[in-house]
Amino acid sequence: MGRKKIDIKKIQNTSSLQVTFSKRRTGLFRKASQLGALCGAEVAILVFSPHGRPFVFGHPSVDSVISRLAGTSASAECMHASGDDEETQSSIVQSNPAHSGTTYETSPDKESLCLRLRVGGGGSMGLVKEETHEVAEAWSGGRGFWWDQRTEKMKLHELKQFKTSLEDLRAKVGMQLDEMARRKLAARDFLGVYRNGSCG
Amino acid sequence: MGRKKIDIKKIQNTSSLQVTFSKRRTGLFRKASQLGALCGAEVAILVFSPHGRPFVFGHPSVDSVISRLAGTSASAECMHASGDDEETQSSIVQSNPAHSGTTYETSPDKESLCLRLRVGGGGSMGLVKEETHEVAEAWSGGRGFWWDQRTEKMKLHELKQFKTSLEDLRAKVGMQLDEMARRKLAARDFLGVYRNGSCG
DNA sequence: AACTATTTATAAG
DNA sequence: TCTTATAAATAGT
Repeated sequence: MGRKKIDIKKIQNTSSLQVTFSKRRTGLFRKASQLGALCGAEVAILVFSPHGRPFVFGHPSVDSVISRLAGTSASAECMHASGDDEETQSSIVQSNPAHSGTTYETSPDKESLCLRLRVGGGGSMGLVKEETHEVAEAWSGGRGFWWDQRTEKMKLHELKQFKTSLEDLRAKVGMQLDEMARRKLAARDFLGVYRNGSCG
Repeated sequence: MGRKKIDIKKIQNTSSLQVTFSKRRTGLFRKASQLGALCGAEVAILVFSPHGRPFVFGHPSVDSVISRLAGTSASAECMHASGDDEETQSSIVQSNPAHSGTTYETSPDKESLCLRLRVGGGGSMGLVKEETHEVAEAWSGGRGFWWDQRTEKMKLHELKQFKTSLEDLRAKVGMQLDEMARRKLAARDFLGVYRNGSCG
């Protein structure tokens, strides 16, 4: 989008790379902000500049979004970046759509789940309106599992098979749980980030 | 950017909200991908749709970026989203980029720092060339239930949640089965096959 | 899911 | 940084 079309490959010229990074990072954050405002979505973006300098964006906050994701055992629809973009080597992995955690609006261990960002500067600078996400509970509202819809359509024998699988699985999970408890692997969970939180 | 200018506030119309979310999320990911390719930056994006469905983007991967950020003692330049964007209430917190080293050094538990996304990849779909997402091959192209293989790697709280979920689901399936059995019996089971709707 | 009229983003300067 | 010509994104259809 400029005087000339460019192809999406690593910019060699150092100074223009810096300029481009800066502009595009800004643009990215702006887009994210709009997505949040327009759709009530929650968004977190983490970026490392080519020089390794970290930038983050969060709506309503990076912590909250990460925590929320952490509390989600569901798979996310995931897009892995490949080398370039334009030609879209990028893969879009459609995963098993979220099984809505019946709960976990608030993570079980909010403290420890928080990604501890040192957002240096005194808190004063930012307005950080920290809007309450009205959006948030739609999800916990319990639409249930992604497969809920599917079970309705299952034939009897499919259902039975499914049920058997569930029971087996549950048993397996139960045993694993026991095992873990026994070995005290309990220590960290999912996101397992920094031990003491006080994020915020 | 369209037929009309819109102001950046929550879209009310449900269907257009969905469409917009979808388009803009795609756009956002595309931008992120370009930023990565163009500048060699590392980027991770986490999004929750208004409905609470998680989407993630990572270059080279969500895990790696989060881990890196976690290991960074440096403050990130942080942007918290405010309500809207356009008028930019958005605050940009310039933090002290200074000391980039010691504090959060290497995480206490590097393993657990990783956000373990269960990216049940559709296997074939993605090229995912940057890194091997160990997780990705779950859900094996469709046959067999995606979750069968995955539980070994789950963390404790995840497992617990999963177990709960399974129990809920099983209950539901059980009820469905009952219901079906009842109907079948009543209808004299025109396929005559499945007899035992024992849903205990 | 396609199509455009417009608005935005941004590559060069 | 600021400006501007142009490429991209996208709102409404």
